[in-house]
Amino acid sequence: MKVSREQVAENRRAIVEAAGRLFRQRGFDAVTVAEVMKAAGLTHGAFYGYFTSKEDLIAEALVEALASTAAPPSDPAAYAASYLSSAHRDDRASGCPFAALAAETVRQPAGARAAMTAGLKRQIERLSAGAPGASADKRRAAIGGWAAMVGAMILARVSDDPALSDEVLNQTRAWIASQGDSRSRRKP
Amino acid sequence: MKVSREQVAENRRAIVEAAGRLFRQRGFDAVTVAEVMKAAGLTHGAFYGYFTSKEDLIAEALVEALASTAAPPSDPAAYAASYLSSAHRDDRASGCPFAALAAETVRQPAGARAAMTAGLKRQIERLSAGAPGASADKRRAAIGGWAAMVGAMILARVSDDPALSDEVLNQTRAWIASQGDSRSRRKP
DNA sequence: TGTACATCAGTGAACGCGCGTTCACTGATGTAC
DNA sequence: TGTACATCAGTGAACGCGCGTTCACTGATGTAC
Repeated sequence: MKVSREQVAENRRAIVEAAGRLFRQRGFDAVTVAEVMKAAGLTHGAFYGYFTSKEDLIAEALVEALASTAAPPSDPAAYAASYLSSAHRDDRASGCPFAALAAETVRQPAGARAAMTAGLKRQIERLSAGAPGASADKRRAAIGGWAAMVGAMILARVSDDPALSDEVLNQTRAWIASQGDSRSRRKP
Repeated sequence: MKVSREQVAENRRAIVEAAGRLFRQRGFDAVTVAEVMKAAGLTHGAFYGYFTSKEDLIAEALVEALASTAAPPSDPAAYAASYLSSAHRDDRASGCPFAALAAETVRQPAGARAAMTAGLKRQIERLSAGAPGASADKRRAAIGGWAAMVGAMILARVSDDPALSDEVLNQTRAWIASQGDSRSRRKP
């Protein structure tokens, strides 16, 4: 049954969005094409009218997920606090694509890695803009702070001990904040 | 063909070791039982004489990989420098199990997550022992620094831009070192 | 120490299942007049 | 504006493949005497 042009556009959007959520939740391999299509309200046969392969969908879903992830606000401390929250830890599906998928994307084809790399550059630039200090200090704080946030989220999620998981988030938040202190204290 | 008891022990060791390397290199899903057995010098049929399932092997390989990973030396700066090296980035197979596998282990059965959690606790305690400052400062520096190292390694590996990849490692190393500075400078 | 045989680790063919992908068919869309 | 028909998005059965797992068989080990 043919479908209107607007419906086609909406279906494509729904497929990419469902894929982005499912991949973040369960990883690229564990999510099937049929599952993604079902979540988008279609059957699996229609998939190849939209994408040439699952690999193609992975790359596109990553681009979309990275683009729609909330941009860091101008206040770095507030960003770290919301990033390193238990709510974010417990919501992989709509959370940070780096924490959920960067480690698996290493072994994905070029398109997916390129999307991650572009997203990483953009994130570092955004964080640099909000960081205190001289230009070189800004970039170092952006990269170091971002690495700590992504690493802490991954470690907090893998821990099956809730107290340790919370501690990883809280201590990393405090550590990043104290780093900000040392930077501003260095200048006067 | 039956085999001597020493050979059985050696075979088991070889299977677990090969699994640890292959899983770190390519992830749990992409490595097949037959591949692991071949790397250990056996055929796939013998596998179920040693383990009850692939899931069982995953848990055991993680325990072994985490135990045999080099303990952090007493000098935290030297440890960060060797951890955040391009040699480590380019050698996933014998590198840090957290950077290679923590993100996927979230979705593995209880045994694998328990192994990761125990390894994480041990690593934090080791790093705390070498960190400067008062007791609470030590633990914060251990957790924050470790999160930054693991996150930086994952981000450096996913980047397909070599310059960005190097920069992530180098800037994170500098950032962790400057954190150490601020701690010791706070005391006098 | 030497021999006979029960044990059991290893082999490789086979099974069952689930996945990515293909395809013949259906019927709503949207264009030509 | 209304009608006829070509287009093409969606359906669901089917295919091929690779994986985890099982199993009947083999032959070296190691124990009992």
